[in-house]
Parts: sequence; C-alpha cells; structure tokens
Amino acid sequence: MATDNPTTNRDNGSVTLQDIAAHAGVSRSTVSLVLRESPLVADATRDKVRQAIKTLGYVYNRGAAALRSSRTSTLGVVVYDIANPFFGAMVAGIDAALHREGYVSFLANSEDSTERQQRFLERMREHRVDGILLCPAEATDPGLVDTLAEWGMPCIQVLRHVGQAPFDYAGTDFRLGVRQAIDHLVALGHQRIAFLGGHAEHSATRERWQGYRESLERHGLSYQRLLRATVTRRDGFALIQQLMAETPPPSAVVCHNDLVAFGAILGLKRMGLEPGTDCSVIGTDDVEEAELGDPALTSVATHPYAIGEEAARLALRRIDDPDGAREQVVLSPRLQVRQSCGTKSPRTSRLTSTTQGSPA
Amino acid sequence: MATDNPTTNRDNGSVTLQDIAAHAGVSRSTVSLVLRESPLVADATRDKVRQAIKTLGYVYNRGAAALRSSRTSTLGVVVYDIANPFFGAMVAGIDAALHREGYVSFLANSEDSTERQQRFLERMREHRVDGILLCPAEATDPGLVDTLAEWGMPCIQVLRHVGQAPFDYAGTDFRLGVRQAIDHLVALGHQRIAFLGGHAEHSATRERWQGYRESLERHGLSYQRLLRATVTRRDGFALIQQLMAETPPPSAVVCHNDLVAFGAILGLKRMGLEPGTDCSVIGTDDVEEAELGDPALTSVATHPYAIGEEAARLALRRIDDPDGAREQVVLSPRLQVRQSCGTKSPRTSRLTSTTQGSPA
DNA sequence: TTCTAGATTTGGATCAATCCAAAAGAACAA
DNA sequence: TTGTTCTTTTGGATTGATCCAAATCTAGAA
Repeated sequence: MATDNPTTNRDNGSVTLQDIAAHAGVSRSTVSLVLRESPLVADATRDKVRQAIKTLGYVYNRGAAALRSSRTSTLGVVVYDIANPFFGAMVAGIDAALHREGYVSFLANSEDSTERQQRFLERMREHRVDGILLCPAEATDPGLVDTLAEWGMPCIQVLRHVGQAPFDYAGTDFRLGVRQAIDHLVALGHQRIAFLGGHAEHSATRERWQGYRESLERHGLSYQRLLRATVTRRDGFALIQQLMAETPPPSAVVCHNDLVAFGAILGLKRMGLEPGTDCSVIGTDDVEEAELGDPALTSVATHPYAIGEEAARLALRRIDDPDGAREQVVLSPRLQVRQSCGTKSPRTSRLTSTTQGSPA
Repeated sequence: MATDNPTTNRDNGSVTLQDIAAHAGVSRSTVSLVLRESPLVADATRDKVRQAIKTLGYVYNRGAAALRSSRTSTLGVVVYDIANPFFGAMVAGIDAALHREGYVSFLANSEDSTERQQRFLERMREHRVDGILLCPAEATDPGLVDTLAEWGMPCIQVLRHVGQAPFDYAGTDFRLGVRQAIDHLVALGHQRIAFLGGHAEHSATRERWQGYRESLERHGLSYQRLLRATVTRRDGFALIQQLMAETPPPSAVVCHNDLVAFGAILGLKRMGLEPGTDCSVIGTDDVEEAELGDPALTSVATHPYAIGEEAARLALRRIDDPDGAREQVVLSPRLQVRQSCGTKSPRTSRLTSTTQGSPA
C-alpha cells in the first residue's frame, strides 16, 4: 500500500526529533523520552507526541541514538559454513530469539578461514555491535577470546569453543551423543564399532572422540578404530570402503556428522554390502534428510534451532550484565532411531511434520 | 594473540579522531581524510597519521561516520526460510560478494510471514541500511516495492518478485528449467508427464507452471496434470501416491523443488514401485543431497550461490547509482542428469567435490 | 622578490539522537 | 501565602565522525 507521505519531509529527506518536538509543542528531550517509553512523561504529553510522530512519518534513527547511548541493538553472528543446513537451522533459532527483543544481527560466513573471521570481527567492532555469537573457525587462536574481552566485546561461543575455561558457550553434549549411539549399538549386540570422522583439533571433535573411547572402555570392548580427517560425504564414501576391507571389519560405525554417514552408506552399497545388515551406520546432527535415505539414517539429534535460541539468550543476558558469571549451556542430544542399524521398524519411514518450506 | 593495549584509552574507553590528530600533530579533518584514503593528503602526513592510529589502537566508528555521511556500508537481507539449504548457499554467495566491498549484512528470516517481514524492513530502515535484498514472503502486497521506493530504499528482489515491471531482480529462469526437464523426458520417450507442486501465487511458481504448459504444447502432448499446493517432502510423498492411483498414471513427474521430489521417490517406494522405472522423477534446485538418494535425483540446478552473488552485485550498483535503469538478472538453470529418470548411467554416483563442511 | 596556481591542511558547523542537572509545575500542609 | 515534595519538562553539552569553504603552504614564473 503506498503511504502518501503527509509532510513530504523538508528538502533533505528526514524528519528529526526536533521536527516532532516543534509539531507537538514540547522539547526534543521529551520526545526522546516518549520514544524510549520512559514512565516519566505524562500520559497526555505522550499521546500528543505519538500523534505528531505518526503525522510527520518520523523514522527513528538508531545510528544517531547509538552514537550517544553506545547501544546499537545489533549483534554479530559468525559461522563457518552457512550453506550447511545445520547452521541454517541454528541461524533461524538465533533470529527468532533476537527478533523478540528488537535486535537484528549481522551474519558473516568465515568459510573456516581465520583471516576472514578476523576481518569480520574487526568490521563488527567498527559497527559497534553489542555482542558477538561466534562459531570459531578451525585453526582459531585460543587467544582470540581474550582479545575480544580486551575489546570489551561480549562474545558467546557456539558449538565449538577455544580458550580458557570461564567463557560463555552454547552447544550440545557431543560426548553424550556418541555414548548414546554406542549404547544403542551394544544393546543390539555389536562388538566392533568404529568411529568415522573429526576434522582437526577443536573442542567439538575432541568431545566426540572422548565419548567414543570412554564408551568402548565402559562396555569393555577391545576393538577400537578411529579414522580422523573425515568430515564430508566424499570422505565417508572412501573411508568406509577402506575400513570394510580390513580384517576384521567393524560391524558398525558411528559418524562425525550426517554427511559422513550418508557417504558411508553410499560406500557400503558400492561394495555390494547392505547398510544396516552388513554394517550399521549412525550419524550425528539428524538433519532433515536423515529420514530420507535408504535405509533411513539413525542419528544423534543435536537440535540446532534450540542451540541458536539458547546462544542468543545468553548473548542478551551478557550484554545486560557484562561482568556476570560466564555461562555454559550444553543441551542434551537425543538418539533418533531409524533403519540404518538393522532394526527394521514396522513403519517404512514416518515423515515428520516440518516447517521446512521450499525455495521460491 | 593478546594485543597489549598501548595507551589504555582514557577513562571512557575509546580513542577518537581527535586523539590521533593530537598525537600526529595534525587536524581532525586530515585524519579523516587519511581514513578515507583520500589522495589529497601528502604521503609524509599519511604515514605519520597511520603510525598514530596504530600506536593508539584506534577503532573506526562507522556509526558516527554514517550519521554525517548517510552511508552505513550495511545491507539488509530478508529471506523466508534460512533453514532451507538453498538459502544457505544463496546467503553464502551474498556474503562473499559483499565481503569484497567491505559491506556487512543484516540477515532476517521472515518465515514467510508478511508481518515479520514488515517489522524487519522497518527495523532495517531505522538502522539506515544502504539497501535491501528481499525474497518476498508469500502473500506480500505488490505495493511493498513502491513503499520501499518511497522510503528511498534501494531494493533488489531475489528469486521471487512482486509489483510492477521496472524493478531490480536476480533469479533463475524457472520456465526454462521446467522446459529442460520436459525436453529431457520427452527425448526418453515419455508421453504422460505430470507436474508436482507450487505453493501459492507468486512469480516463481507461476513461471514454472507456464514452462510446464508451454512445453507440453510444444511437444504436442495431450496428457496434462498439475497438482498444486505441494512444496514439502510430505506433500510429495502423499500426492505421488494419489497420482499413481489414477488411470492412466503419469510415466514421469517434474517437481517444484527437490524436497517434493524426495518425497515422491519415497512415495513410489512405499507403493512398491521403482522410481526411474515405474515413474521417472525430476526435481528442481539440485541441492547437495540430490546425488545421495537412491536413485540419485535428476534435478534442474538453479545455482543459489551465483544468484546470491549476482543479487549483491546488483544492490551495490543500485546504491552507487540510485536512479539508474533497473536491472533484472536471470540466470539459466542447467539440467543435472542422474538416475531417477531410468537412464542407468554406468557409474553409480559420482560424488562431486564440494565446499560443504560439517557442523562442528 | 613578488605573484600565482596548485597542493595540502584546517576549523567550525553539522548529522540526530541521548544525558543530565536544573527548572518549572502541581499538589498539599503549615 | 509560603514552603516542601513530587512529578514533568527542558536546554545545553555531548557523542565521533564528515562536509566545505577558507586558510596555509609549497613551487615555479615573472
């Protein structure tokens, strides 16, 4: 609907506080108080000012406000691979939580490059964001957290964390996730369980490996096989074949993420083996596509949307209270059992209801 | 690396132009010129100033600069479903293109709600973004484009478009995509080709339907079956079964997007039919997962990353020249042939190299 | 040496808000 | 009427940069 501009703002284009003040017969300061919903102003005055704001088609200038108040209502979000559906869901969660509080967020995609990440962080600092949600790129210097602290920039780490202990963090309990997967496999009678994946040295990978090793130990299993440096479908495809050629081969593999698991399933098929029968496969993340495969993939659900919401909440809390105690929110994953572990469930595949729409 | 703060900025916390000016023995104005890389300053002066900036650990305040210059180096990006991998890739493209120009972008997820979309647009206006990339939510009022124009806000529509003709737009040629799919099917001997999908009345759906109808006509095919309101996997799953129960059933279906196609494949299997033999399936988008399925999905590749880059480029151009002629960039899709149309290719599935990493 | 054109540099006004201490107004008691 | 307290309102300073017209500083020419 074309709003016909009432007072086609003077020559330059924008109506300011001054203009509404004049129109409402009050001072700039009073208008400012109204805008910030101060309880100080009298009701009658407030109404008068609101009316003027409407009549003149005033648009609040957050930039100018930020200059004086040093609060921008702005957050920086840095992820390393926005094309990954996992991050898409996470960003959706962040967006929803921030939206409620009137915040908006800059999104940056580091592509797992520390240089890009650094540039983004500096740029966000120049834009005076109130805080940063950071999924640190792979080889991130642990000192980065201290640098941000020196900048006086609240920072919530998400999913991965670097640096020394008291920091804000939101993520999932990867260790528990792997434990759940292995418990499930052991209950099904598996004895030789391998772990596929983990790219490099960061917390999220270390936690998974820890979970793997301690679970084997707890169950008293002697077979242990951990293949690193696999993180893509392609890796899963190649490495499962290498693994199955060994003697003895594993009877089950737990994968670093669902992509690796998809690759592994494809690899098994390529060898003429049947996933779920000749070798069980469990993924991590439970992405939307997990239930699509043939067989549908059993996966450790890590709830990216919830993590995003949680991270945003933490950030807002930290901004309100910069010196409060650091918090770490670690959500519990849940094993989503499907068909890739041989337990042929009665239903073929229950399509779950999702909010996932389609492009265009 | 912890930078040890040289001149632990006076009491309040920030070093300003004034401070560097004093330290370098020049005026504020000169420092400002140096920061903006003006060719006016003498080399010696420039060096002196640069040195001072480093020494004092100065951080440029873009908010303050924007207040005077009314350029924020900031862009708003509004999509309707960031959890969809298609948009993830698109946002990655946008991000890459903007990064090169020193721009950062606000990302907002409308969830296909016009109210949310409206609030976001207003908020971005308050933040004085230089322009907006908009994938309009479903029932968007065509007048929205005019409203934005009245705001003096450059707006590039992406993927979908609303409103009257001269507008900026970046998208893909959906009509051509469907045509390619149908030409392929006809060449394989198909006569009864159905179309699955399209959610509501927006340009991207209309274009596909147009492509469907005109292709049938061009090939002189009389069978025509277009099932609307399908956009999710669940829809595809249900509707293919309805469709295959008809007499005669189609011998092939072209789907609105890959999600619908995945659902359709699952639906065929559920009926005991073999996708690619009993009924061929073609998707749209060519998401990463298309090659994973069994059978691997033939799909019309729509290149989201490239669309994102193109859209960002358009936006920057429009910001530089607000009154220039509107541009519409329509990329050509390309049919990615795999196994879901019965042509069993010799290789099982070639995993293409991708930049897609893994979460955490 | 003086003049002039060109290259640099500068100070004051400005952008649009918030902050804050002080002023004004209202309400009530002495 | 005056004083006191509480509620509202206000103007001037401030935030940190850019804009712009004017001032200053070169060189080279006259």
